[in-house]
Amino acid sequence: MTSDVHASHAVSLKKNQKLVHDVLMTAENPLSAYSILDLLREEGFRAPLQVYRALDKLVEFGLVHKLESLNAFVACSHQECSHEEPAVFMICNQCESVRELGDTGLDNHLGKLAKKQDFALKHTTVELHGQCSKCT
Amino acid sequence: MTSDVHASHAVSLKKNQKLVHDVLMTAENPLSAYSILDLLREEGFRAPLQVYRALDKLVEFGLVHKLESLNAFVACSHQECSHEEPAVFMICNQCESVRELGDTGLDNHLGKLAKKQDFALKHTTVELHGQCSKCT
DNA sequence: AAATGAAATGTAATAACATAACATTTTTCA
DNA sequence: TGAAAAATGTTATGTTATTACATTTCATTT
Repeated sequence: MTSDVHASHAVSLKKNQKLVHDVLMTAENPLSAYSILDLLREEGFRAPLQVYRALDKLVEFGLVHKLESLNAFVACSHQECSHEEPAVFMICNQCESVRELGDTGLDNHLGKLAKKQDFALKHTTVELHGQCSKCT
Repeated sequence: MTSDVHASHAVSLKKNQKLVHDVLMTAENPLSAYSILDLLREEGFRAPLQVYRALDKLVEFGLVHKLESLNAFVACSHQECSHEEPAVFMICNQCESVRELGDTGLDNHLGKLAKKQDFALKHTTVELHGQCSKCT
């Protein structure tokens, strides 16, 4: 069993990772770790660590993103890609829906900004809060 | 006593707000609410709410920012300005130092992106993690 | 100055988010 | 097949944040 992380098709998930990923893929909105735990009690989950460990791996694989401003998690919406690109999240304060967008222009901009400051950029968190089109 | 919020010079802080703000102004790095609590026990602080309530106000005034990816707080580094502009935070994973930068180009970019998606943008969280110049 | 209402504060309890530590099982691969 | 690495199970604990309720401070109006 290979685990070609970041190669889209080739990540083979363990049991708990699969369960957590499935829950997030199915969910309409971001879920907290404890919500996931509750949703998976029927599947035998008993403790937060089972969720957090799976989430750690899924985030590492790029299959799940953590929304820092919500302490919640979403499945990556780029189904058939490498899950490598930084992203922007638009989070509706009203309906809690999240839209994930890639934006190479933004990535370039942030890259330049970091370079200008001699900052070795490793990870970007870009989360926009407001009201989505449906809610206005 | 006036409270011209967002008018740089004219915010007059209450006792607890002043204490919390002073601690953050003095600190080299971001502080968690509970670190602030510990630093203010000598001043009579006994409970987290005393810190969180002060922080809420200070954030509202634009004098303090919350770093969502750290669950920690920093004083706004724009001493003599309106504290209104969105900002980028560069956070060193090694020394935990934070540099706050204004970037109107970025703000424009994010504004356009939101507009394109019919998203009524209220607040932006942009936090860059990596290694600062001193640590490389 | 007394009355009023809004904002700020004090305190205890609890909720929500996350990790440490240790034992065991499963998977990988030489 | 046997050793090492990864994943899992479980308990306890650590960390971050809020609810609920009582009291005090402070600006304003009369």
